[in-house]
Amino acid sequence: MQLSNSSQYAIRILAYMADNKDSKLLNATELAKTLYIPYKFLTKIMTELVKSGLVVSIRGRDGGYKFEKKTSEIMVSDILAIFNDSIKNEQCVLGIGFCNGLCKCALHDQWVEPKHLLQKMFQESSLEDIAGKGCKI
Amino acid sequence: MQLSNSSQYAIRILAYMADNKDSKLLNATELAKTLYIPYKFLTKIMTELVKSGLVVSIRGRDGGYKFEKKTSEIMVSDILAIFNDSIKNEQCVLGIGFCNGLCKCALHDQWVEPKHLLQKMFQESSLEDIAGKGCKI
DNA sequence: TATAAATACTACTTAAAGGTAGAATTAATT
DNA sequence: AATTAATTCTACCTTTAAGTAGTATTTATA
Repeated sequence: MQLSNSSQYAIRILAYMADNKDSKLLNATELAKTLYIPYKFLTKIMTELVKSGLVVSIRGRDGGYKFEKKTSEIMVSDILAIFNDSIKNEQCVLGIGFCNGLCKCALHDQWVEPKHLLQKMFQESSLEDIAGKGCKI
Repeated sequence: MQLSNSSQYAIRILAYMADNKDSKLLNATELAKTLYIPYKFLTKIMTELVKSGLVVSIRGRDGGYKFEKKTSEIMVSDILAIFNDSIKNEQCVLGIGFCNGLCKCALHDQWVEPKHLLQKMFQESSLEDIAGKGCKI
């Protein structure tokens, strides 16, 4: 019952970037050091974020990363989607596959409310919202 | 954001057993067939359930499994504990390790309510409660 | 134009979860 | 005592997530 490491790292990275979005560019070495994320793993994640259009990268000397979109327009759920970590409506606690209309699992009804709360939390938290909140380590 | 397959299977198995607790014993072959769970994986799970005292096994011909405790006294949270799938208080969404008092992650506050709901759902659902509810496949 | 510092790409390794195979053990029945 | 049908044990295989290594590419600056 946890997000993948990739998702967790990505959210932390982007939240940190949102904290420091005044500084033009942030590079992988700095991000990895200050966030205690393995450098090579971080660059892999950053490339995903670039490909999905949340972030742009400037290559070459003095390069780094910055946001492509406004931080108020990037929701945590957008980040989860990139790493296949979204909570889907059809997904159930005892799903393994999925609960469908014909066959509701034993915890189907109990799951409805927590699921909605989780989805709400991810869909309604923008990077702007969580910037400055908490430490990012 | 999902329970392990072992936990999901275990809950489904035990819920099915609770549905049929009038029949003296249920054996692995039958359980595997009716619940579409790989036989060998199911027996592995059952052995865990026996070791943890939720279920007793009768070995040898005409053997099988039955509950050791009352179904009203077995909570879903007890099952999760066996497979290290419990939702711990200290565990946070962006935890990877854990959020501690000094360092609260960016989603720490948003996580409090869904976490409690999840814990509540697991701690307050007994096998008796969910028996007969939904199909078990 | 050479150098240095950055991202990107390809491929690999490691660790954990998920699942399988086969033999050993147990016990009722014939 | 032999057979059969059940659980249990030990060991292995497979798949996926997590993480690492090395090289190629890009670009500012001296």
